[in-house]
Amino acid sequence: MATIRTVAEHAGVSTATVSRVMNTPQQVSEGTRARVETAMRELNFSRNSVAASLVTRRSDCIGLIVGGLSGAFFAPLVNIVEETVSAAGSYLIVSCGKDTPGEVLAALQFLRQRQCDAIILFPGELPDAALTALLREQANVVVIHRSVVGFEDRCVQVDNATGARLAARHLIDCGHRDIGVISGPATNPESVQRLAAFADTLAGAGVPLDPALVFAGDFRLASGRQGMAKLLAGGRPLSAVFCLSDQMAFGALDYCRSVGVAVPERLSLLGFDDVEFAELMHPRLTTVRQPITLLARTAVEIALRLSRSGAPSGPQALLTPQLMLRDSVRRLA
Amino acid sequence: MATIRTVAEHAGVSTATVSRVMNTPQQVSEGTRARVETAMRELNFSRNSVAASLVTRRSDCIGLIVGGLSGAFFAPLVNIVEETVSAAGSYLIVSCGKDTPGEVLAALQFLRQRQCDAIILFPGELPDAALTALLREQANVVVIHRSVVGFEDRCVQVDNATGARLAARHLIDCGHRDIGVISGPATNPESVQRLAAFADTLAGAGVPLDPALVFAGDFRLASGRQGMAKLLAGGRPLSAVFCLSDQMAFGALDYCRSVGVAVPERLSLLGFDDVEFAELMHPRLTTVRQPITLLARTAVEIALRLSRSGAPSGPQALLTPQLMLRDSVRRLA
DNA sequence: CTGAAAGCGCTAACAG
DNA sequence: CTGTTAGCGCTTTCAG
Repeated sequence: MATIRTVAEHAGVSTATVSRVMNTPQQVSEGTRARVETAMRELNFSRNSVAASLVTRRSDCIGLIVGGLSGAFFAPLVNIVEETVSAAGSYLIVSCGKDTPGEVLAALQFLRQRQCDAIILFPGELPDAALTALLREQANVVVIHRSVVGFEDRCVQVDNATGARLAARHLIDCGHRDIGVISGPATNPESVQRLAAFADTLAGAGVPLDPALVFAGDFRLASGRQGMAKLLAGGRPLSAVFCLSDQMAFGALDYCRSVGVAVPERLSLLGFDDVEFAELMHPRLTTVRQPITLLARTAVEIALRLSRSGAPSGPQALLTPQLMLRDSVRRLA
Repeated sequence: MATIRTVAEHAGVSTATVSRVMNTPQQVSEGTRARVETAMRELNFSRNSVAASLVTRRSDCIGLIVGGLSGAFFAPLVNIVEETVSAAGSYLIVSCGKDTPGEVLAALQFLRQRQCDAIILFPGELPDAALTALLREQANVVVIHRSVVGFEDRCVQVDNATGARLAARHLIDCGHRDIGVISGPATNPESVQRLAAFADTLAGAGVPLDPALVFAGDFRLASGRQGMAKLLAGGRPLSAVFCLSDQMAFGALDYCRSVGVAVPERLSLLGFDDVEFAELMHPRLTTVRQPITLLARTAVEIALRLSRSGAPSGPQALLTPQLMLRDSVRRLA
């Protein structure tokens, strides 16, 4: 394998010059540069970025840690992050499938050890306390989809409470009174926020949420099926179900279909996320849209800024969700 | 930032010993090891893997290059690859969104420069010639979803021809004669293989494929919509359409719904991939299943073997697809 | 079992 | 514009 030394000898220059040709070509005379470039080509030289990183302490890499990619939510997120990062001339290293706190921490360490310039973290179930500690000791981490007190300038989040309120109000407005929820895990702050705001709004409208009609899922498809089965089996009156992720709404819908419960005629369904497939379902899923693109872009911008100047400096990012009215919620007579 | 030198001084040992504690703890006496570990903890030491990679020329990283993650096909692939890699104690670096040959090549270079132990490549539109050259000069690359002559031991592929034949035969068996296709790009070898085998089988059954009923999409949702619009607008009799990806089938289905063409009553639809959502659609999509899990696992195994011993040595992997009979194809009277 | 010493391939002052 | 010279932080013989 050719190194810059071989190239330097071949071109009759010093290694410093070869390095300059790669990093600051303006500082090298045209003739020398040409000679060096020829030598590189002839020797089939490929720079060793690892060695470069060792001295510069930069890697031009942004790390991204996310949970299971299986759902329809993460894939576009990763995609947009990648696009944004590479438009800025950096590269993205993604660690996916990191769901448990242990895995997240391990991934974090891995990326740090690899000298990632900044890390974007989707914290999953990682408790707020751990997150706070982390943000305090590592300046180049930005958190996506959660807000940590005291570190708001390094967090990008969708306003979960507003989203949930939108959902609650819509169901109320449509005349629903017997309302169930398929939530996320009780340990998940997103889920907790949404559920609280949803219950609040309902209570405010004089329709307190029956705890027996709340099923804790895990945001994934299968738990939507389970949740719906449970709610339906409960025997209580039920005219609408709010699912805290589209993925679970799909599962719920599928279960309804399998047991012959017509949506929205007999049961209304409301999702959260607005993933691509929401619009392709039949009926098209009414859902609370998270601005995923904006979320991803903002996170990358903060990360990039962090990696360059060390300061986040962005405006505090609390993005506003939006209710997408489609066909899965029925207005009661 | 603490380095092994700081740790060594703190623990009163040499740097070599600190290194041994991390890499070959059996070679260090228990007492020394304990002292070193304490020092590490006290100094909040975090090893610099970049420096280690520089000397070992290994990184414990497997690279993965895939195209747009937007579809439902790549996400699970990436997920399974990640699981398999991390079960083997290595890490995964994914470069996604690499669609054009230029991007793929750049990603390849990036990963190589970062000393990835092996690279799994989804070649997308990269022509066979470029791929052959690549495999020849880089011993640690494995190709997923394509077979390159002379390098079969480093390729994992689904048998496209068999899959397409299954599809063709099923449509014929169901009495279809007016058959259209929404294919991938003409430059995409997967697409070409499937299309050829499909047309062959049809011709063999006395139902030659009308070239006017073939629309070249790009495997993505939107092109499925476009393709269906085009085919329907053509005015020729049409009772079934074979889509070379589920994603395009979803687009086609959505278009049909938007213009009131009932599937499968008036038009049958057949997909390729069997992504998770195929079963959630209404009607549930009949499709040719690619064994994605097996595909991913096999690729990782070869990659791992390559990175350890340098030899692929696996059996040649040509995986068999399977027809999933569901509700989107109708048997004609 | 432990230490000394020689790099891995590259960059970054500092001179010239 | 170009070369010299120190390392970056870690691993790895080779002795002891």
